[in-house]
Amino acid sequence: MKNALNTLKVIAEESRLRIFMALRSQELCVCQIVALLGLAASTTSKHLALMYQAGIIDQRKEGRWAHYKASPNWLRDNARLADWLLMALSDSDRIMSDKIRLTEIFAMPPEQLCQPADLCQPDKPAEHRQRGKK
Amino acid sequence: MKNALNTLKVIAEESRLRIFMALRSQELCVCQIVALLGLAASTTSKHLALMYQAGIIDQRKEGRWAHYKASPNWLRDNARLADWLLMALSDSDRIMSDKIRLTEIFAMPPEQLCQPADLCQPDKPAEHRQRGKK
DNA sequence: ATTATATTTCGTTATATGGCGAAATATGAT
DNA sequence: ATCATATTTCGCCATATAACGAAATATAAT
Repeated sequence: MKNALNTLKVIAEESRLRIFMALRSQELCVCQIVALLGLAASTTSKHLALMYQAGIIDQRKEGRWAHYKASPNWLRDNARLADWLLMALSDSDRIMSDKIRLTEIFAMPPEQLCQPADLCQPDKPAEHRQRGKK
Repeated sequence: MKNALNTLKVIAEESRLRIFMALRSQELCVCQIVALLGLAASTTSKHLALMYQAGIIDQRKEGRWAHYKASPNWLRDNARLADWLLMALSDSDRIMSDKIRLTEIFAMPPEQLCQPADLCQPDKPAEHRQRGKK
């Protein structure tokens, strides 16, 4: 029970559900997920670590970037849960607007995504993200 | 998303998972569930109310007793999730010992289950009779 | 009516968890 | 080496929640 219960606790959270649905369709790096959720990088990283420890998502490190995607093994071993999630969530407003937002994120050049502050968060101005550049 | 998320939050808790697995097999009254979980009646009642509000379990009131069982409608509409739960939990130690404990609860003399003197028997609807008197 | 009992609601408390910013870590660039 | 940047870890705060007992509610029996 411990394992199944932990799986449920991990996915029973809005931000992590959004992450799961996004990573189901494609691999994303952390800065892209930060841009998608509109949460602090530290918060996002914590969510990803939880999901990774639960085996729900896979990690691929490439230089200083970390890429995550839904774990094929997990999807295979938990097909029924994954199918239920897809059915229950795919028509939700939040998930659909996330899909649209993702296409916008993909349309940005990678240099724009992680470096300038505001491009990561459309809704709120990123005033706490200052970065002393030249 | 709100609905699916709420469903997940409701079942992502150990006591409520145990309740769900027990109520999947048969209808039980609150005092039986209290005996199964070993929690305070007030705590148990709160869990049941949460699950009922989420549509996961049905309630049947009979006199001062309340009987609960897994909702057939919910099981039909969430078959994939229900199947995943069954697969992920049925071989868990906790759930298996709950099954054994349930047979003990069914075998209990009336004086032991519901406070000093009765048994909540879902078998015979109108059978809740006669407490502590000869 | 009064008493008994099953269940729920209320009030409180302790713990868990999500959020952030700052600091730490790791890697690439200069 | 030093600096810049992506990510993670840490420390703290606010809120959510699970637990209990006590009180309230509802029904059955007397």
